Amino acid sequence: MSDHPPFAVTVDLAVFTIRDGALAVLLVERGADPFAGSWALPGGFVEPQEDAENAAWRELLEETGVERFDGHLEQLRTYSAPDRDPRMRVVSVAHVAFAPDLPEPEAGSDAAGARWWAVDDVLGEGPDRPALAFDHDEILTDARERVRAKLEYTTLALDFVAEPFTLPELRRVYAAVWGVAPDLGNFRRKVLGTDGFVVPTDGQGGATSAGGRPPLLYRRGDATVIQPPMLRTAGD
Amino acid sequence: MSDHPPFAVTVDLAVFTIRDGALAVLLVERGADPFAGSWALPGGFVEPQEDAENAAWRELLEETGVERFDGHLEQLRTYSAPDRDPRMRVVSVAHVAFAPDLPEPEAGSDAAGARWWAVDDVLGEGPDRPALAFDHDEILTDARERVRAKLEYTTLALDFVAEPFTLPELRRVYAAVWGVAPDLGNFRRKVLGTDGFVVPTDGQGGATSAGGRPPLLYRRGDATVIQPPMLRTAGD
DNA sequence: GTAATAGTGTCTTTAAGACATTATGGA
DNA sequence: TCCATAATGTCTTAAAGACACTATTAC
Repeated sequence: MSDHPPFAVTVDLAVFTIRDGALAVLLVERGADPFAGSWALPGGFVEPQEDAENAAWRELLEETGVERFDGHLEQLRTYSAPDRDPRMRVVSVAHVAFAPDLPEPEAGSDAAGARWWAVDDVLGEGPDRPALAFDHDEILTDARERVRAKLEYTTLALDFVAEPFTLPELRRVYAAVWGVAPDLGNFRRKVLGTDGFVVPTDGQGGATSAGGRPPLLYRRGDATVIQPPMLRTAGD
Repeated sequence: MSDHPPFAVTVDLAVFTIRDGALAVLLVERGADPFAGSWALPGGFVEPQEDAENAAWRELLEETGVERFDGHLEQLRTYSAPDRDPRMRVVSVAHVAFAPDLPEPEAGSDAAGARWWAVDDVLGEGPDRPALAFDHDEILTDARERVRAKLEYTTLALDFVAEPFTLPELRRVYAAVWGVAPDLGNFRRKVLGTDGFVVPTDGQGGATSAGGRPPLLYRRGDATVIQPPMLRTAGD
């Protein structure tokens, strides 16, 4: 067996939620070089006795104060370009996480700041677009595509809403992630017709604050996949 | 920023092809400890100046004599359990590759042997089942699921056949990977009806060696995705 | 009442499932 | 001729697309 050059191994996280009707991602402002002052995905070095997923949960807490939450965290992919970190050879195992309405983050030890950004503002062409550190632009692009795709064939949208929730709320998750709302009637038919997607509760939803019929409340069902998938086509 | 404990980073490969009508994977027999004598996925350490994908291609050549081929290679996921290698802390970036009818492999420097195995014999419960080294059982299970899933919504099956090919050949790819052949008529309707999946050629196919109408020949089209997907349901 | 939002119903179109039937070769 | 395999056609059913319509609240 050949020799084995030493690497540093890190995790990076794209943590998503829905804020103001748009898909939002948690970014930290780097306090130290390289890329001091730039915004970056939260992350850090994997410790000797933990695997990548546990490192991701730990770094999320340390860097942003976000506790382990109800939502879902999964591995995205690993980024290993030799020059992706100017200091040394670093391989990063990127993760994605999804959660409803997390508390405002607080900057951790290594970060000058931490806050939610609308993903379209980060990846778009606007003047406020922050320059992301390292290859985090690529990671975030891949992460967004993962979320968009998984809404189609899994019940992942449930991880973006707090229980109990209404179907209009759930539909707004799809609208935010896909950029277009699925047709109202077809959406309801699909969600209610997919066994185990949602289960009805007795109560009626909170006032809509703008008039209109109050929506019914639901909780998540056991299903994790949607078969056949809900396709990303269009609506209103 | 905290300190950064040193890791070794490796790649492992699940290289698939179709042999004798079954999905087959390339394994090497380990010549050195740990797990000397066990079978394992080919792989090895990533070098300082290469990324994981290039390391995968290089290790494939070094360990099995398989040259860079026409097929497709992509990252699967990263395995990082702290105790997955008894020698030291090793993080492995696993990959999957697909190819038509590769030459018989030859053992490389670190391997006592290399050959194709039917995946069902490796992951099944038979008496000839080899004990795989490290966590390669888990990796191979994940890799097989990736292949099965990607046949549904991509034109990946094309990477398992050499051009020109016949539709019965292509159908046998699905049969081998899924364990059940899709219905003949419906399969043809789907393949020929999906724009850019295959393009007809003028010629007729090689003799089937058992009598019967000779099949027509096709080449791959430009399409990479199948929309809507071809579902894994059943046939004969 | 009107505006706003939630919920239901229905017609059309697409595409898959499940076959039956025809075509073309070899022994 | 018969057998084997390839290719095509047809009927039924599932499910999505595109709407129109009704229900319930605030004002």
